[in-house]
Amino acid sequence: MELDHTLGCGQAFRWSSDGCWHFGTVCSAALKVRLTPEGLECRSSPPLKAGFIRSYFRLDDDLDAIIAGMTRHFREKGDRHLKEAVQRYRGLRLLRQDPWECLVSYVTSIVSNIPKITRCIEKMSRKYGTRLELDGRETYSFPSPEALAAAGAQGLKDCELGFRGRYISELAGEVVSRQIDIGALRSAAYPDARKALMQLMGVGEKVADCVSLFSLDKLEAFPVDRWVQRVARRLFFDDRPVSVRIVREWGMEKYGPYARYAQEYLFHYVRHLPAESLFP
DNA sequence: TGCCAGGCCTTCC
DNA sequence: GGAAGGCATGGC
Repeated sequence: MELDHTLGCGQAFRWSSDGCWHFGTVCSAALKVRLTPEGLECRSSPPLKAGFIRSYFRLDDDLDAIIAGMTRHFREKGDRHLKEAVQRYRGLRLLRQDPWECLVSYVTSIVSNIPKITRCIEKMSRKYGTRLELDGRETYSFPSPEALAAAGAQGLKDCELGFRGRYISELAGEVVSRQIDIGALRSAAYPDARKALMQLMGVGEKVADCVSLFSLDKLEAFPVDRWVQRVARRLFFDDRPVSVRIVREWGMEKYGPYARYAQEYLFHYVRHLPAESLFP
């Protein structure tokens, strides 16, 4: 595992690093992790349940086998972009995030950018979460659905959320009043989980796919945002105009069982390419 | 100053 | 059911 790639690739928004430790807030715990010759070292407050870290970092995913599968794929299909992405970011793992936090985070991400998303989430947590401390470092838990429902649209707008404040307020209200358990969708089939998510305010195809991929174990999901759409058009569709739906179906078909990892490696790869190499 | 950003909702046809 | 327009805010 490579922690810089895994925690810095933009799939989760509550991690930072001092070059030695990675500091994060996950659900209701402050934690810090680092890699040592003995493996993954983790400290947390309050102490996490046994197996949490294993689940969060998806340590049950056989990354070597997945990379071998993607390697086979790009050799057979001549996909040089996936090849370079895998070579450059080897060790990037998907995370298994908390579904509620993931859902709100990706509604926050609508027409935004990673620094701003990070700021909004920190403000929301500071205002509506509970205080945590680990080795003198202060942080705040991610707010519960009840806390965000009670916050109201204006309270959330004040967290730099803009029009997303209303989405999140109504979304939280729906989850509380209908007693929806987002995590229960883990046991649903991907199309059913996706459909259920899209019934919620502020959740369209892209957000539903991100939540499916990053928190609900939906292996087939291939989220298509502006970056993926633009890059797919540029690199794989000879600059022909192509809809989100077409790119999504193309990605799911093209990468099959590796869609989830292929998408994340490609996304991280293209975000770090110089602009002129993509759009000369 | 004006454009753009990890889309979605609403309206209109 | 598909195509436009509007949406808050900050960065560049």
